[in-house]
Amino acid sequence: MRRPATTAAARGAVTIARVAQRAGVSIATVSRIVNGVENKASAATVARVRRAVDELGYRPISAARSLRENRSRLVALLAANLANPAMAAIAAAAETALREAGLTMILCDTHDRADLQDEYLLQMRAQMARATVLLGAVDSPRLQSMRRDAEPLIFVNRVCPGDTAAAFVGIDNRKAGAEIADHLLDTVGSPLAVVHGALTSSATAARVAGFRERAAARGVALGDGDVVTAAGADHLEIGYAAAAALLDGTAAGEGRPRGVFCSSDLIAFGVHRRAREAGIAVPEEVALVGFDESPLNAWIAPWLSSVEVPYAAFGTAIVAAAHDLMAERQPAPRILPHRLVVRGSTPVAT
Amino acid sequence: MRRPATTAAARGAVTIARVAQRAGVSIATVSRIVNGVENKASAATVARVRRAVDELGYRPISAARSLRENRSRLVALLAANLANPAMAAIAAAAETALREAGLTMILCDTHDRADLQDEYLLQMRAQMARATVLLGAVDSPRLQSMRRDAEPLIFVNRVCPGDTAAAFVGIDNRKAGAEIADHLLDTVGSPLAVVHGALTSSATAARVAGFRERAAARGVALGDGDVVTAAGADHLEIGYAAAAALLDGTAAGEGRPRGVFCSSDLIAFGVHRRAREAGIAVPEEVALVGFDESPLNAWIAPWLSSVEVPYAAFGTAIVAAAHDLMAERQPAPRILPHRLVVRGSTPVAT
DNA sequence: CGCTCTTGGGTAAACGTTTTCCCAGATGCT
DNA sequence: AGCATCTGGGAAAACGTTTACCCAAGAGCG
Repeated sequence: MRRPATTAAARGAVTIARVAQRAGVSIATVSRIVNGVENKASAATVARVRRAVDELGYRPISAARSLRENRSRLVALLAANLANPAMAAIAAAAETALREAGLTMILCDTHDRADLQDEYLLQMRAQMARATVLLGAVDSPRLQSMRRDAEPLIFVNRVCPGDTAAAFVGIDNRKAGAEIADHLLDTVGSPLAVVHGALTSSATAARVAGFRERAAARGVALGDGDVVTAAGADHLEIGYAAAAALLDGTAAGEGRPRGVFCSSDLIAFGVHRRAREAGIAVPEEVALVGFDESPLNAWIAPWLSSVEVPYAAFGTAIVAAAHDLMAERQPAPRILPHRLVVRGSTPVAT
Repeated sequence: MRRPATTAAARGAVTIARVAQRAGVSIATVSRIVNGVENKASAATVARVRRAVDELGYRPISAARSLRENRSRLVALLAANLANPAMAAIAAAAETALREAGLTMILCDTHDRADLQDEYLLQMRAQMARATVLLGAVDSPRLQSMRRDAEPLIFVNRVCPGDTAAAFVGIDNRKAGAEIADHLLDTVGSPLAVVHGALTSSATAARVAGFRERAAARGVALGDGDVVTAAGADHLEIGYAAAAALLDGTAAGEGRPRGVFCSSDLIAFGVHRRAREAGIAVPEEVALVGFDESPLNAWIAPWLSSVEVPYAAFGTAIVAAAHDLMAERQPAPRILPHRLVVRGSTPVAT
């Protein structure tokens, strides 16, 4: 074959050759000007070429560019679960920041599955992605092999399994957990309990660990029966199911927790429903603290305290990490500030 | 220059040439086998090549492929507002369905701005995207020009401004509005009111129109004071602000609506907060109906009825529409079924 | 005036595919 | 046996860029 069924020029697409012809220069000159190479063209030529570019509406075909440069301007975002509003918020922030940096985002949902994550990682290599952002990474064979090959990977929220030197963007989850323990002990006292999601997430594990450590340090040790979870991927369901062990058939004063730390707002919503159905008043009888500070909380969950994570700032942090990686710099971990938002608190119980 | 600073082969990337060499055939044969061309290779050759592909972990570089074929396997999703959970849900569903069809999704947030949408449309042409999905399109110059050029565009939720022949995926919003009117009239009676978002969204406009038409047909005409909105992009704020005109300083029986249709769940959340602050019981004194049936409703908004939209089904519908377009078939509008989810309803007021 | 630098810009190779020809050998038919 | 047809597979062009070279003309300098 000499040419594809329908060539770009035939389809009306503008190529660099057309621009060069119209401006009366070679394609090399057009390319240099479009890419901002200095000192290779007179002011007059630059003006002429720019005019031709504008008139024709020329944009370099990215496939050709990628092929030549051996890397694309694509950045992949592999999210563990897009149904989670917090992840969606990070994805949105990342998209905006990447766009401003001249990069384009590919979005994938790994559903927290190792096989899907590997499939995506493979595909991103074929896309010659500049960097791959793992928003909630799960351990997988290819992940490890890509780390060994020093491929540009950025870990968000969860650290890289078994490799703390990898680029990371997130918050200090352990510290946040400790602060929640302090808050609950200062306001409602003990006993305390925890409802959490899968501990394969390093973020969740660190939150829970920080909480337990601080509580223990203040004399409130949490037994295994006080730290509960449930199977499943849906945090709402997990909260609802796991809360049964904590709330059902208990009465105030005899074992029922005064404060419950939920490792996400969605889990807190599930716990809340269980409490409502059991006739337990929130926050009067049981105080709840969530995580992520969903924008909805102020509107429909005035009983829920939560840790605000600066998701909007994740976008720029991710881009900064990507730049580190692209410049072969050792990327510093980027720990962003969080803040406990207290809502519907009741007087201190002494 | 003879070659880029770092070539793919040098970087360890596997090219078709390496596979061909290992299998002892030409690159043409490898290409044909990888692409499933029949009757051009003996069974033995096919097996040998497949083995080489597996051993080397070969994946065709998509940039090279796109360049040659003059179109990429990328599909762009231009969402009006990713902060909206409903849009995020559609994006997630689209990603899954596209992936299964061998396509990769680029996600962009237009923030409902015409200039950003145009910028993205331009960029997608440079990406040689197979199709561009507009999830909440806004009118813009380039959108019109691309429609004229018969570029593959798919409109989701909102129809194409000024062009009903364009490919569409969504629900029958007018009918849904009518059904909501029926439901409210059947359960709580009149007076009724509406709180809605920007009417530039054809979906919102159709919902409101359907509601008013049906209400009027049943003898309950809504005046302009009964159909309110507020400025801003955040539906929560809109609901809260607009509800003031409806609820503040009114008493039951004298003008205060018995039922309010909110054009989205988020708006309903805002209205609910206003009602709570005004000491009005929901749903006892005022019944609320939202739209989108957020998964959270069952958990934290047991007072809210809502229209369930089959977002998960949007993914496959979008892919089907894309196939129509790619085959140059006239795409049929794909109207998906919706369902009113009734929650916390009170006895009929006669 | 002869020499070296700079400035401005053109030529052409290479990136990794896909696919059109082209061709050698085997097979089928008269 | 002679011819046409089929089968399996290779050579090479083309997709649209970027950029290493090359080169001509002027500038600066002794």
